[in-house]
Amino acid sequence: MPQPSTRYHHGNLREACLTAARELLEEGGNSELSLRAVARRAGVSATAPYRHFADREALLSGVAAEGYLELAATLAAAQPSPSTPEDLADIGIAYVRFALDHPALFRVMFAEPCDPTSPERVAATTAINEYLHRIVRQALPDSDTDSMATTLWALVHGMAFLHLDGKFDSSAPDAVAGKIHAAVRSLRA
Amino acid sequence: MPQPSTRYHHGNLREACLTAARELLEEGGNSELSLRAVARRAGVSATAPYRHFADREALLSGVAAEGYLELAATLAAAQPSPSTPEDLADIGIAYVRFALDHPALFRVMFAEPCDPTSPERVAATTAINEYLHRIVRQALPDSDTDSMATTLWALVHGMAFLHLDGKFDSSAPDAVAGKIHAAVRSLRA
DNA sequence: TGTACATCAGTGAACGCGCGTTCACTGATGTAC
DNA sequence: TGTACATCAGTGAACGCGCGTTCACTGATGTAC
Repeated sequence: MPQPSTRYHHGNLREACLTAARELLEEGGNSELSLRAVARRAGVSATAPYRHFADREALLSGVAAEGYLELAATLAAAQPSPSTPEDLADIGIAYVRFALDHPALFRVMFAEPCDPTSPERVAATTAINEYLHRIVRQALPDSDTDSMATTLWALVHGMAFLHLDGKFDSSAPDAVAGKIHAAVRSLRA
Repeated sequence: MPQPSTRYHHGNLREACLTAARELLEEGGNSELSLRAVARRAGVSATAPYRHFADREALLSGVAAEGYLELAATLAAAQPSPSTPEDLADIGIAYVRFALDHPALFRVMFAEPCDPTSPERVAATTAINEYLHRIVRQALPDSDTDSMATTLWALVHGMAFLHLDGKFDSSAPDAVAGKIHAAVRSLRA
């Protein structure tokens, strides 16, 4: 394997760009995420990313797509097969914790005024919805699945952003978890 | 009253800037909101706003402050004295409708990574919280007020953003209202 | 196995852009005497 | 009532900045014969 630093061809620039983008988001938030910064961090000329992404928006969509996969994995890990309202609460807590752990990424995934017709985005939204329906059907079989899935998502999503934007205090993780437990507990069919 | 257009002194530039900012937000979204654009629209040199706002951030805080007042008025108008869960739902619907009617303003108010220690912002958050506690105490006297206020806010806030960001379909206002009604109805003490 | 050549993935200079902010300034206003 | 002067609210030129994107290019790779 030749030294990556000396190679003219990067070899895996697409992945490297996505990784660089993620790092920039973790470090400096959304305002740090520019095509040029990504190229810089990947050790490549400012225009090289254009070989792999049509434009800035395409890069962002790529980052978001990765984020959706990670979120799905995180939720599944929290509670693979939820069968009670408490299990549902655990998944909700994992959702909010994911947002607090990756605030800038979460904003890219949800709060960007991005093209809502992008196939990647539509697919992600559909996947989340199907997942929600499935876990609600399992954990709250007597409820109106449609309505409860919507309600649950809105509830945890609101919790996530209100903490993220400083309207709720997020300095104590246990308190955050407590709030979500209480909230999910107050949902009834 | 002299012609405003010919006067050297604008007379009410602070207000004019805030109005211009609001118009820019309605027309082009957050990306159109710059100090220079505001000055341009107010018919004034690029640096004139600095007489009234320390910097861009201060202008944004001013816009947000106006937004909080308007939101409060909108909610109060929807249901001045809520006494049932249904009344609470009406207020929730008004909250989401406000977000959909003024998407860019709503983002400035809630989704900007703005200074959370700004006195204006802290005061606004406190005011919203007190209002929520009050209406929950009136409409759901048997519930844990703290917990229910938090839950209710998160619920409608999540609804607002999921619609705003295209995760829920917001093209049919009645459907939006229906969702919120169902969601609030599923909240129990 | 060697070579010609198409294709691919990079480079680097350059473009125009709008932005936030500073600075020294000037025109208008209002107040003290 | 008139005037001197401090204060206030504007102007306009200039700064440096990083950005997204284009363009013609070149070095590396891989494939057909």
